[in-house]
Amino acid sequence: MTQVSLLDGLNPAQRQAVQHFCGPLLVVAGAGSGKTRALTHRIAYLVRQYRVDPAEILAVTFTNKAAREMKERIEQLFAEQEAYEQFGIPLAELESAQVTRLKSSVYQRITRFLWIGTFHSLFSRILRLDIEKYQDPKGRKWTRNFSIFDESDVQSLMKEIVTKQLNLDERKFDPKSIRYAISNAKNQGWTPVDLERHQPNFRGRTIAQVYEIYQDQLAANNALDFDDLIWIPVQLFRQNDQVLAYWHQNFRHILVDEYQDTNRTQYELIRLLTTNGETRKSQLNWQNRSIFVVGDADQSIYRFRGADFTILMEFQDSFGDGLPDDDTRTMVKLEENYRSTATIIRAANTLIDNNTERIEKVLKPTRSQGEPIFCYQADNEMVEAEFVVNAIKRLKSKDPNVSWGNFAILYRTNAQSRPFEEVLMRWGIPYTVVGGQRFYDRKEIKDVLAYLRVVANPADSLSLLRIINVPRRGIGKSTIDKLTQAATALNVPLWEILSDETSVHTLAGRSAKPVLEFAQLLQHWQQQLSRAKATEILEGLLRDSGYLEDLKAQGTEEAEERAQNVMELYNAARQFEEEQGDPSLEAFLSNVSLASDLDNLQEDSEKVSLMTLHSSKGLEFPVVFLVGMEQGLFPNFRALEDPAALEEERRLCYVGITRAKEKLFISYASERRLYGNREVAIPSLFLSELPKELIELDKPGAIPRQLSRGNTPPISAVPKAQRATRNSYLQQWSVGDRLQHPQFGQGQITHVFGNGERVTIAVKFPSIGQQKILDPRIAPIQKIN
DNA sequence: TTTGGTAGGTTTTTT
DNA sequence: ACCTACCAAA
Repeated sequence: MTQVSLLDGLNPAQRQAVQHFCGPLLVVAGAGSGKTRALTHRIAYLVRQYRVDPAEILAVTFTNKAAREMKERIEQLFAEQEAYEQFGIPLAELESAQVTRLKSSVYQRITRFLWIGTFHSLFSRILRLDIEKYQDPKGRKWTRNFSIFDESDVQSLMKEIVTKQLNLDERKFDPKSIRYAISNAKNQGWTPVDLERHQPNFRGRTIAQVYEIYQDQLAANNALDFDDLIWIPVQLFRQNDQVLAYWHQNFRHILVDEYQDTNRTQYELIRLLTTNGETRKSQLNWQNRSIFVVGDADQSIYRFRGADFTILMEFQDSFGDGLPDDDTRTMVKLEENYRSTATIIRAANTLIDNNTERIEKVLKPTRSQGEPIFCYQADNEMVEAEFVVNAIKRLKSKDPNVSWGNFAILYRTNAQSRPFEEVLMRWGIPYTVVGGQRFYDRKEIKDVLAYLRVVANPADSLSLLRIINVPRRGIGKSTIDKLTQAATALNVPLWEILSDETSVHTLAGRSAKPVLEFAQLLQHWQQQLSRAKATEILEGLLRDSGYLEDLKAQGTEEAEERAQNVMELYNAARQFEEEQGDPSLEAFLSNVSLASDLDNLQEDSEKVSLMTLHSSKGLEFPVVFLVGMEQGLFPNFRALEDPAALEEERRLCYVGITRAKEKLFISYASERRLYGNREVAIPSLFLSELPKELIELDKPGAIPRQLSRGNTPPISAVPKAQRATRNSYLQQWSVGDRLQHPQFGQGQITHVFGNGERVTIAVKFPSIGQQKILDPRIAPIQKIN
């Protein structure tokens, strides 16, 4: 009987990637070029052909959803192979009971052991095993039942530190921007000391100080933030050779998807694991070991959270042979696109060609021409929404095979979803909005999770304070204050005070009774922790705390909805228990903290999908509507005078276009509501960068040749003759020059990129404590002598 | 303690 | 236009 090969149906480049065994390999994979196929087939190939132990494979994906899909596809591949081996027929011809049995056997023997997940989920798993071996430079320690603080937890902690503890001026030291600076530091791999060194001024010192106190608070709560899940493993690996050596030995084959969106800290983590900390390239031993990364610099869209696609461009230097493209054996390019029509690919290629910082790569269409791209100019955002929904209805009624799930509406900002939702709702069309307010951000869900977190991690005082009087049990502010003050004075977690009967009696007086009852409730379930399943604990807490009862007693429609959400959380816990082997509360809590809205999206569902361009990465839809294509909205106004940011917006547009398989619609409004006022909108620069002959306009002249004046047009839209008169364009700029900017104040040039016409400069502005990349041709800057 | 009102911020994107 | 957080009044 013939055997299907894991290489069947792959093109030569894909085969090269799949057959790669040891050593480094960079796979430059354009949109829709079958990179997920390359990844999954390679993992299967490693196990089947090269006899690699599945437990020695670490594969990092960008979302939990991608991880889940990858696991499913690998399971499918193994099942297909084994169907031939065992029964001599294709998997599809087996009875469904046999298929189920085969797949579960594959799971038990193979896929169960693969380490596949996001950076955050994989390394939180590793921290649950090893964090007690870690101590930070200031002697802070955590235990394995640590909490993971979400963005709002962190935000309130930050505000507390800035306003209450340090008494800083909130206007000068906005907690949000400080939070951002600290997150950025962790993404760069900076300790507070490093941060101060990079920003040696008052602001830098202050932020470093907040950073230290913030870490104190996290440690006091036995909690970590998102960034710590990556940053702490790096520090642990650096300080403890044995721990590093253990994991280095364990993970002999490392694969990273979406490598263009890794940040410095993530890179360092991968580097440490791959090399065991060896920095001399000549000393690296690649025997039975590989690093395999897949990415596309043109789809790098997460710069704002520290992603740095130069890491991908430097892969050849970091791990590879560094030879030119034609000679290199450590790089392979997947350039054939199997997803979209030739028209869509040509549009995407033309657009992205306007970027300067790229790896040379052209998407080659394999499909036929297809239909032209349709561009619609609407009077305002409501008309735009009506156009989109009409088009969806028309296409659906024309072809009975088309389902609602074939359509996606993609926009730049979450706030843009509303008009589309209104119109879809009016017509009774089923839809899902991805992102926006997360399920787990709802108040009632956070309350219930706080109960669970305190049970798992009594030191989590933030969660404890959240629920101490929810539902109302007569523990007032003054009582809480007294208890907290005692805890602070003794430098112990609030729980230590609460769980000590004598202390409570002394401090709380008349309120002692409800406090003690509350403490007993938690204590009871803490004792069950190791024995009981997450669902049992959840059920018990909901009952004993009276939370659900209280909600139901309110009798309002809103409370009813909240109660339903709580039940939905319970269902999520049950589902988790069934799907994962681990029914423990800690496992469920980790999963919840790292879950995202996207993870629940069903691509084959009968619903129109609405989401941001960022969320759409990695997905594909037969019909895509790219809406709100207006200057200032997309590209976003914050990117208009920063060339590097503008290029990122263009990559985002490229991502959007390449989501479409069959048909692409683009639309914009000539007037749009913004913060409640009507504003006149100008068509996006990106519209003028698309090839005219591929676009069908709903009315002539819908795309103006030149953007109107008033708004600073990006440089490529400015006719050459005009450019010289604009600004200090002819001026020479060099490192060290000082300059003045109306918004950012005085600054000093730290880098000059490019030469001739295409020069950009990096300027450090001490007064805002940030570095900006500017285009001297358009930025309103003045040289200071 | 709870309610209600209003001022102020918000819209870039997210694991 | 909408939401949140904070403050004043009961």
